Amino acid sequence: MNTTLMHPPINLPMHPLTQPKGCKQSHPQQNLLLATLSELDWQRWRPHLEWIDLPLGQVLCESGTNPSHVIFPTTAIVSLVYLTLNGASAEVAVLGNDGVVGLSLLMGGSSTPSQAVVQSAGQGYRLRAELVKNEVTRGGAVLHMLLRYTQAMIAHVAQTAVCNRHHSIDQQLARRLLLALDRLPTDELEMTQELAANLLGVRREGVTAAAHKLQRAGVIRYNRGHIQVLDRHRLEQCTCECYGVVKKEFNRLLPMPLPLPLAA
Amino acid sequence: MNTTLMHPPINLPMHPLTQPKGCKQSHPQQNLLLATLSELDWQRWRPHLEWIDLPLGQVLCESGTNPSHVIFPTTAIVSLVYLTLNGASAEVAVLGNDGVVGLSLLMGGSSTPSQAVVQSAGQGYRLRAELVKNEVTRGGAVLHMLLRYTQAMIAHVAQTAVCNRHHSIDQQLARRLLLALDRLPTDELEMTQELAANLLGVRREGVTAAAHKLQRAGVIRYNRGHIQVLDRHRLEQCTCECYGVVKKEFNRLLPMPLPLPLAA
DNA sequence: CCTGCTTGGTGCGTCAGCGCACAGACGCCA
DNA sequence: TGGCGTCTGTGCGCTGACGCACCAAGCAGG
Repeated sequence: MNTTLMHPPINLPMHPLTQPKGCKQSHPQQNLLLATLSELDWQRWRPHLEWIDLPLGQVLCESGTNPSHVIFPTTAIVSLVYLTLNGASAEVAVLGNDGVVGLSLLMGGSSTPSQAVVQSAGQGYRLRAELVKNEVTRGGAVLHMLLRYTQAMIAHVAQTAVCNRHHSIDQQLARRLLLALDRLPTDELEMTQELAANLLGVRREGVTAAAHKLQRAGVIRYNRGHIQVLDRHRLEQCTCECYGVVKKEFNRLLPMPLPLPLAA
Repeated sequence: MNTTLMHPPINLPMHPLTQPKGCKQSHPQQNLLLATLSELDWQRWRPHLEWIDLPLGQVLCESGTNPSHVIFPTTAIVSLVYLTLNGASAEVAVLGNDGVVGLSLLMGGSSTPSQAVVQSAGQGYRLRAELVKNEVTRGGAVLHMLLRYTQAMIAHVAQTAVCNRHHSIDQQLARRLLLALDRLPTDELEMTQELAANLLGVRREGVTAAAHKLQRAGVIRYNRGHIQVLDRHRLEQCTCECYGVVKKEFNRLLPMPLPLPLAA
């Protein structure tokens, strides 16, 4: 069980910090939280942000250990996963360029019982733990932004709990696809049915059946780990309200900063 | 469905503020969060804390509305509940004298999609919203305490999500009983099977069956909404790891303040 | 005492999801 | 071009939970 959840468990690599073009003088709209920083805060943070690669399967934060950095993904997608004693797993939240990995640092509790795993390769910025902690004691706009994000996160996790209780695999798969889609620039994503099953905490065959329905309905097309969403609108009709509730909550708490260059 | 979840939906009553004995000059050990306050912080808060009754079924915080206060329960138990479109419900967290209702105020997001309902009548302190918000900008020890609590809360909600996915009604009922028990001074609690079913988000008959097993095993005795736990140790063996994981996380993040007068 | 409400017990049939086993299908690489 | 590993399809039987219907036991109030 749960064999494909974490691919090669590489540890945090000290990548050469390739500065992305946008990082030199402008706001990194690539991450929506960073994009909400005021010019002042941004200037303060900029020298400390490291641009890193987030390869598929990398474990950013092992359950029970102290992460040394927080990470603001830009193009990567990260899952927060809980493992059970008998080897089963369940994803409790998904985040991408609208979030940050390592909230526990902000909270002061260091470790968490969850595991953060990269589910879609990409890049992001990282920031040393101490700097984030300082930000908390400053008590300024950055703290408030992070707190609002935290609240959105709580809503996300709570809605996942409800969804796990009440909704069908079909609905949950649709929801999970949308969550990924919202954090990617394209309408295509890489995810085997087995991986989806581990994230949803259900059988692979269950996902096969659900995916088959979506494909026959012309909503998606998939092929050996590659999924293309053909009709996003209908995909939204296939899912439960959980998707919309969480999305609305994120928009409410973290309104988009002005015109945003990335497709939303 | 879900008819017994909220009893008479009374709105926040302006109770005469009966000061409890302990509130005059000593720390209110009745709420563990308040008990962690330094003497200085406590003196600052004391004049603003109102002692209120929390009757069974009271809705402290309606989904989507702005609560005017945060509430630190002492003897009451409060559920955070999500409702679904088709009328089903699911409890995502339980809190009592180890917690606070209205974290969303702290977070700055005002409303939340959840509903806070009193599940076991009792008392608590309440504090006006503005005062809590000020506390955030102060950035002191109080903020740090509330943040650590927030992290524990996230772990609790996340574990509920996992539990909803993977564990049986039997295990979940046992877990729910323990969560209540930990927040009560006695080994008895008032909860009909129908209410338990609504909280767990399952059928009443399912709870009947699970409760029956526990009773036959001599772990509990119940009678028309009254449950007595006879063998707490065995009850813990009947539940899943979720109970222990969350409890450990709470203890880690919010260590007990010195010798505590209430039985833990 | 009788009535009526709440709470809990039980017995169906149904169904979603599980566990297992195995077969086809695609793609990569030698 | 053939082979092998990964990914997907499918067919069982099984079980936990659901939905419904109805009954029985306790308790409250007139």
